[in-house]
Amino acid sequence: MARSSQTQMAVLGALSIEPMTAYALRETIRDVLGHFWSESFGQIYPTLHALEEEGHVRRRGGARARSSEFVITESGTARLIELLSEPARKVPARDGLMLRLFFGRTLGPDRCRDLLQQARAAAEGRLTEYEALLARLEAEEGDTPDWPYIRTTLRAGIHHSRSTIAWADESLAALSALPGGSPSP
Amino acid sequence: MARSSQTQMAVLGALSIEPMTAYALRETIRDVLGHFWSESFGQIYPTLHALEEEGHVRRRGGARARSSEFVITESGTARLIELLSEPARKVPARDGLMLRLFFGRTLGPDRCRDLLQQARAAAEGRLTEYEALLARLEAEEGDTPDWPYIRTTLRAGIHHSRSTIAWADESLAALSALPGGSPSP
DNA sequence: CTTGCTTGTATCTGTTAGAAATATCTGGCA
DNA sequence: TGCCAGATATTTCTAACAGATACAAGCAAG
Repeated sequence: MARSSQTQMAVLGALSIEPMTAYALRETIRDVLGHFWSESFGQIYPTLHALEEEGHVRRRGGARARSSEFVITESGTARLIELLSEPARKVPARDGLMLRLFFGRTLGPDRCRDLLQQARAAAEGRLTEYEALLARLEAEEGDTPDWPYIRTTLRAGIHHSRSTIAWADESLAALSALPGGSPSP
Repeated sequence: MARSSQTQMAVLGALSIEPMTAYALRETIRDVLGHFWSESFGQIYPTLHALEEEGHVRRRGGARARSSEFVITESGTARLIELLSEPARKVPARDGLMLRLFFGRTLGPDRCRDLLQQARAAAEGRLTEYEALLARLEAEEGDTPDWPYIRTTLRAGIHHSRSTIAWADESLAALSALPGGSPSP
């Protein structure tokens, strides 16, 4: 049982915030959880149907025709807690940047420096984004019971971005000692 | 074309270090690239056959019966450079820890603190491992042309572990203010 | 000589990402 | 009114993938 329990967890979690349509679900997951979670949207509808059959969500006519909102049921909440309680399944690591750097001699120092620059810029972008979001949400939601937890996930993003920037700077400095040029034979 | 180019990249990369059997390939990928890359081993044989057909690797009789070593060819090296040069395909984020913390109110403060403790311990473990590895390899390979690049990937692991530890400590402190107990209704 | 471990090769099953295909709805405007 | 653009909503498909497993030697130790 518990087919694609990962998707179920995200779907039930999102519905625990508020009832919504499948479409809104997909937007919410992308926009709200997007920094640390991605969902295969092609799985959302099947998962929703499965959850409905198991009685974990209830469908109710939505505002518009052909749209139905999904509401989490009591058993759905129980299921969510159950899912959240099981140990996090570790996602297989596949860091393309690290792989490229590892074979950096083949790729050449110049390209490696480019990659590091890009990674640094991306981390910088994320950092300002997280900091802005943190400030905005602190003001808007600072006194809701969810806030301390949401804040924790944002702080993780901030810490990681900063460490990526520091690492990129350090590595750029280290690699600047190397002669530039094309891949060595 | 370019079926399973991610796997091809890792396979060709490993073979660029030295020729080896499919079995050794699988061990090497797990042991050497394991910190930032994982390969679906069921893909290695098909990928190897595809690469052989395309002329990117050459098979030659290995040390023992029923074993064949694979050697990367010139076109294989070119293909590797081509693959390394294309932009890193980003792996979909699926951080189970963050998802659980985000819905921390549902899970309850106690469990969240547990999760943070576990994450901290895991990061601590990785940190000492990386530091030991760095010291060992620095001594063994410190003067090979690959070392600066390999070192860079190890330093990334060290930076990230440290930032995870700092974040966990900060978050633990922040959540300690919250009342313990079971999930709120 | 047999038991169990390592090396080595190969395949199978179910899951998933990501995109594309397909409707349907809403409001604006001619 | 009829038509269009763009947002909303639902479904389906395919290649890639993870992870397990099956199988066959060889090899070491008891």
